[in-house]
Amino acid sequence: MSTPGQVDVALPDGQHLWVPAGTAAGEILRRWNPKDAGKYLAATVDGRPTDLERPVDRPSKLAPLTFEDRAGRDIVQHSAAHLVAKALTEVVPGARPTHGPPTDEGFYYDFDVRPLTSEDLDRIRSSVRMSVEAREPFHRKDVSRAEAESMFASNPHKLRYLAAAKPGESVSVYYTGDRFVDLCRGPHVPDTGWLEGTYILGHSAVISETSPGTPTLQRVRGVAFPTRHQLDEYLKLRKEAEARDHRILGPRLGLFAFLEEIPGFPVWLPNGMIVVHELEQFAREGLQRDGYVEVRTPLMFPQTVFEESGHWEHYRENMFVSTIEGRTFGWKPMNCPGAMLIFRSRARSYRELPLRLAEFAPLHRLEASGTLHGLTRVRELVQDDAHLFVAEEDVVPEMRKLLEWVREAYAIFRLEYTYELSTRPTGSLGDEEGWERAESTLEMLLKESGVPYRVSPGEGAFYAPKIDIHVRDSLGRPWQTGTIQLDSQMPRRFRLEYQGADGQMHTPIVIHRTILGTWERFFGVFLEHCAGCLPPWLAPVQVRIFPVTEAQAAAAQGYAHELSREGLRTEVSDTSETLPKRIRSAEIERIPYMVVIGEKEVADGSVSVRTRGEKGARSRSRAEFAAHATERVRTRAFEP
RNA sequence: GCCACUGUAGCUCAGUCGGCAGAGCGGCUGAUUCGUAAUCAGCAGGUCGGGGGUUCAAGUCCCUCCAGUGGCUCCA
Repeated sequence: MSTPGQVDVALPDGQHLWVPAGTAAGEILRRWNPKDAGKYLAATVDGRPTDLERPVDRPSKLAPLTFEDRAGRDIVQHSAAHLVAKALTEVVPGARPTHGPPTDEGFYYDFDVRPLTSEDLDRIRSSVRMSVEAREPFHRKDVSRAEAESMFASNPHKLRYLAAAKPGESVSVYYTGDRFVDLCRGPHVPDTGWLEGTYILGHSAVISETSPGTPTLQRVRGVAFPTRHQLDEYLKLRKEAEARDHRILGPRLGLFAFLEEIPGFPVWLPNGMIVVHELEQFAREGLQRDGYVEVRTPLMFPQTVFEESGHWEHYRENMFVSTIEGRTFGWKPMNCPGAMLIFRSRARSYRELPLRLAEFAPLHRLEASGTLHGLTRVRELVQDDAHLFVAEEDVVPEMRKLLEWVREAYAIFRLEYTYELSTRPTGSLGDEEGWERAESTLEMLLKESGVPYRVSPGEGAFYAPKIDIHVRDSLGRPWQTGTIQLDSQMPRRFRLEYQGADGQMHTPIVIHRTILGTWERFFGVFLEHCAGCLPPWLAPVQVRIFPVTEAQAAAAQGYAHELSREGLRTEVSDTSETLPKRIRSAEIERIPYMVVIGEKEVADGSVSVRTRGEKGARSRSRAEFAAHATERVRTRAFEP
């Protein structure tokens, strides 16, 4: 029943409230659900986020936003960014805020300001704390463009944003307390009391997105929660994640090392080589199954080959280059040129297709020094790489097989991944039509796979669009691992051809693909994922046997030989340390199976098996344990 | 490559105002023969990241180079 001056508001549970036009959204929500109203930090009106204080003046659908909603969480982050901007402009007078969006992790705010010091940050932190305690309100004010221009006359960045806004678009500013005002669309939380759990993660310089002439900006990064308690929980999780850092775990477990003399070139230690060999074995089983052959081509090629492939023009700044006897060679950053030369080395028939050439060769990429990062960003790497030379009609079935391979492989490592479709970059090889066809094929396959994906326009390789696989490290930073690229440019540049059933010559399509990506990056991320507890099939030592006293040493050695014959990597720990000490060391070394042999076990032919991470032990027959362990290894089980 | 920060024993860290370089773990040696996350004792181990400067005197202050960390840019 409509009364003049009243509007109909539809709420999420289907209820309708008739309220006087102009009632604040927050007030309506409080009336609707007084019990939970304290959790509401903003609202959506017809799906659009808005402040609680904004009046509802026409019939609408109204819903609350809490910190649990992604949109609500983003509002908290963005409000905290304003709070940091307020604090920073107080601490460093003359600082010019630019923009401060929420991110997947938290928020940042970029400032046009002198480089910040740690003292600045301390003062910003205490200013933030004071604002939170004072519960300063956020207030919106709609202004005319001219008003906004005069308010921000001293800040060229804000003026630029204003100039970029569409002519008809309304402009709003937000006050934080009564002294700080920022150009912003909003919405915001009602007051700074909502930002109790605001934490500054760090600061850094960022290269301005606009013209190269503009000075570097200073970015302050942070994360915000409505309560101190939620922040403490987050910091606890973060600390645990830091303890899983592969750069700490790897050297500690004897897997790999980083040496000051050879930055960017990781060293695989004996334990790490066992892992690399297991990963290669795993990859080779797939090659065998899907009809690949393995090849090996040189680590360097003359400049002319890279000119032919296009690397010299498009990738040279990332290549190591050597001059030998006056001839210039490039250290290969990818395996594709070698694969192209093999295909071209003799006449090819359609009967040979798809020709699938795999190559696990070391590659060199001259990554900028500031980007090196443990195993996940290195200058020498090995990919589980292959190039598939296929006829046009075989592209889709081959691609389907690859996506299925990815699904199976990542399931074994229990890694969650997303796909990214990267399309034609500027300055790429070839014609637009070929790219578009390849891109739409890839997108069709991605939709079919059901795995979440996003599109990154212009991020493709210089020769092909690609599907990249992304996984996250323990701190949530995304890394690209595998990649599948659909390339019709490079075969053309190398003038590849095969004779078809029709007697005509045809140019094949090349699929460049890696499944796990590189051993280095993949293993770095995986080590963090499993927190150093490698699955039994990857563990450098799978079984360690502990005689309780010297009297059982011979029995322990005998059983160790037995297990070794079964293919289990087994060793005996018979040092003069106490059993608890030896067990502790094995736990720290993350050895999956610990087998204790004492007087009792020698007497009855049993073993006492302790599984990594589990308290206590269970008695098994020797044959029983051997069968269990070999089965777990054979099936590549994730846990012992 | 850019900005900020960090660098003391193999590892984690202490080292005050510029005044003799330390601890725990790990390593080695010896004793101990032990039942599922640390037995005891002794010993060795340092160009305080490298180089330069200031000073009677530098781990400590200044400059510079190297490496690392967090971001940016770039990319598996």
